[in-house]
Amino acid sequence: MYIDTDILFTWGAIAKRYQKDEIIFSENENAKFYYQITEGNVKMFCANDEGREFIQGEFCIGSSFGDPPLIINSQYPATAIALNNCVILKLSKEKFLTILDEYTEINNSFMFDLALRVYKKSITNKYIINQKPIYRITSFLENYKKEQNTSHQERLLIPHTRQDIADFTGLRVETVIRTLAQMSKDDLVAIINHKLYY
Amino acid sequence: MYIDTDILFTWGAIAKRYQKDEIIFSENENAKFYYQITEGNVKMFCANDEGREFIQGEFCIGSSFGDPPLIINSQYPATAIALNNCVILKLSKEKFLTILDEYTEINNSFMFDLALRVYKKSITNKYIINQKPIYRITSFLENYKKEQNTSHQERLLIPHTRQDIADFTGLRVETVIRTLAQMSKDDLVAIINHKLYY
DNA sequence: CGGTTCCTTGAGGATGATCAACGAGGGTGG
DNA sequence: CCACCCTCGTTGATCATCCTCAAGGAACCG
Repeated sequence: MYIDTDILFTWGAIAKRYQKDEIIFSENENAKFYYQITEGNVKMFCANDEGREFIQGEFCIGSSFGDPPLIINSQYPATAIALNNCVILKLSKEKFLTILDEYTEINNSFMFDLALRVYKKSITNKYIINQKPIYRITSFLENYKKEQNTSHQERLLIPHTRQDIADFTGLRVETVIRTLAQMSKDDLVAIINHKLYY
Repeated sequence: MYIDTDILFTWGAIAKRYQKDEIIFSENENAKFYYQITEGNVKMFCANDEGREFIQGEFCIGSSFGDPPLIINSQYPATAIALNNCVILKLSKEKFLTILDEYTEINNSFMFDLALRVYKKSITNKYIINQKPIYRITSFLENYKKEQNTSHQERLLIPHTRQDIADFTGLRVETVIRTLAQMSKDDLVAIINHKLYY
């Protein structure tokens, strides 16, 4: 989701800097602000009982995050931290809801965005829920590729560590490595100099 | 999601009967109608490569289903079939989108509904991704319980077969049975006469 | 260089899936 | 009312595979 920054500022948004690794909001905290990235990258994740991390999503410049709880007036289902030095626009929940009321365009594109997310999660679930590691990883890669609107001519560099992929898919690092090695043999991915291409 | 039936009829909705096991729409089909249940139950599921079934959701009287693809103008991610004899209101996509434009109230509640679904899937994912069957099953039970707004005084009968639970959680029937047996010992669920309570 | 962080490999163990039977309950028709 | 069938639940044995633990190597950066 993206809202024109002029509009955000008009309604009183503030740009705030976050250091690398700084927490933007925490799991179970009440949702009070609309956040939109001007600079940097943000990761949303939850830690489970065994201290293991599950990545809900990563967001980059121009994209908002943590909006659903604003709409349903609830807590954040995950923690958001800055992956590097970030500049993030913050707007109060009330103002954000007002914007949705005032601008039909924004309301529509927000609706579109939410519907898309439900849709994508349905697709992802299908592969993630059951299935062998290769399906989970492929689903992750496919999803990443779709988000970058590249020409599908060439293979795309995946800028994620093996650990990241493990945390996205709920697998262990070693399993990811071994599965990727096999996929490389089968020419489903390419691994050049330890870098992963899909 | 629920839209007042008077409004639906005013805009040209048609009530249609479906026999038990009849397919309402299929995976990968273009979304063309808004569907709202007047009578009966509907299951949405996808079949994976090995012919195994994964249940995306079950819906009952008063609830709509398959709406996100309408908004984003795409295909259905799953197949919908009637679990019993159903009466379902059908409204064309165009009319449905017009209703969203015309009625602010409905637009807002639809937005709420979508946000809630994203939120719930985030929560569910956190548990589902976790390997252990007990977490997956607990997540399913918790979710079911939340959907019924019962007083949390007593244990709730879960009207699903073991196979259903397996298809919801991506586990195998035998695993579900064994895990439930253990949970029963630990008093996390009750099993009386083969019936499951949570 | 020296320290991090990330990647890789191997061996062993835990656990969910698979396969094969059988049991239990509910409904139907004779 | 009983016999039958069909679906659902249950159990045990075996297998496959992912996780765990441990160790070491490669790349990157100050």
